[in-house]
Amino acid sequence: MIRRMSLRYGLLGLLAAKPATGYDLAKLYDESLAIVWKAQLSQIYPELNRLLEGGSIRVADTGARGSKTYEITPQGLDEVRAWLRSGEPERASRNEALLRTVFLWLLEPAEAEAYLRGEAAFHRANAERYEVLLAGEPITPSAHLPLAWAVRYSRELATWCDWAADRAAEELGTPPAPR
Amino acid sequence: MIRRMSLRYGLLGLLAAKPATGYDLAKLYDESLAIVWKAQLSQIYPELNRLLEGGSIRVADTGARGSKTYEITPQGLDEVRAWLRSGEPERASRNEALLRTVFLWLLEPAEAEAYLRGEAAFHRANAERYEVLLAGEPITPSAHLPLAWAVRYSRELATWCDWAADRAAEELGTPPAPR
DNA sequence: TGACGCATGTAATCCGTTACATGATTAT
DNA sequence: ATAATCATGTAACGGATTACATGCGTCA
Repeated sequence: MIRRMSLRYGLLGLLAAKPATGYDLAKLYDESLAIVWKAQLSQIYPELNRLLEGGSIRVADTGARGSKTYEITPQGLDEVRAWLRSGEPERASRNEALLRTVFLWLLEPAEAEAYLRGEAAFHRANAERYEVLLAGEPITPSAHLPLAWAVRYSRELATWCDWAADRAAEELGTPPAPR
Repeated sequence: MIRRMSLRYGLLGLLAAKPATGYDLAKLYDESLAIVWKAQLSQIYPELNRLLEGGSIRVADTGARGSKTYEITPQGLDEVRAWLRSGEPERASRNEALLRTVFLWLLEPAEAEAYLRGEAAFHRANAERYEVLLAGEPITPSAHLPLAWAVRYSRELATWCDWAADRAAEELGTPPAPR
């Protein structure tokens, strides 16, 4: 029964493309997968051990500094595929930065505007980062798809932030103090 | 010290605009806030009780069926503002549906395409839903900002899904079976 | 009178984050 | 030498989901 466990299937999916160590996987998550999912090393290691115990992955090689290179097993591959085919995915994206914008009317207009300009700058920088990744080697044969989205998303979001910043400066009055 | 607790501040922020019951707040989350954050009733009720004990909100009114209408206190208002001003927000958005696209090469091209067409349809329907909300009463004076984003985001995402579906049908070959 | 929507909660579990803890190898 | 990077983990906690549990009010 597939619950959620996107980390589990993400790791398995990455290993389906190429054997890697836990540390490698963490870098992949941090660099290329951050737009869609993020993961800490401290979450990755225990999960890899669980996958190992369950027979979804195996140790392909051991190297310096006690490193272990994992590879996916046929069973593990079946599991990722089952996950990919398992009905409706969760589409909801939690985003604290955007949640804050719902309540920006509680700040001074200048503050609200500054917040949104900051967000615009962040996403513009992000767009460039993703463009570089898109130009490089994809981490899986289909990884360019979400990366293309990431570029588009970041650019659009930056544009929207600037638009919202303009609105914030104009529309939002000084917040009323209830009571 | 503000940790994360976006639910807490989200509830507080909503109450800053208008008194509401837990049930009302859940509906607001479900209808208008779902793009940026989602919350279950079972999470909302305990949180409201914690806010009440801490003096961030108070019971303004009690009604039929044991309903309690909460309103924000001056202290609670200070707390939302402090949250809004508290440094860098978390921008990472976890999205299982997009995560899956990284691994779509593991499916048959036709399956991958079908998945992406389904996502396109979902987001197109969502865009329309958000347009309706945008045309109606905003739940806070700045709630139209993220709603405008939601419309834009959903449309863009739907377009990207169709683009990706075209690519999936063309580019992705039959997946190799490792081992 | 029965279905639906309003209304509130608890318990168990799962998933993810933060802090802690350790040590080897490589580049400067 | 020493800093950065590679490399692996554990423990405690916090936040979110799912399942469970209950009951009133209103409308057809």
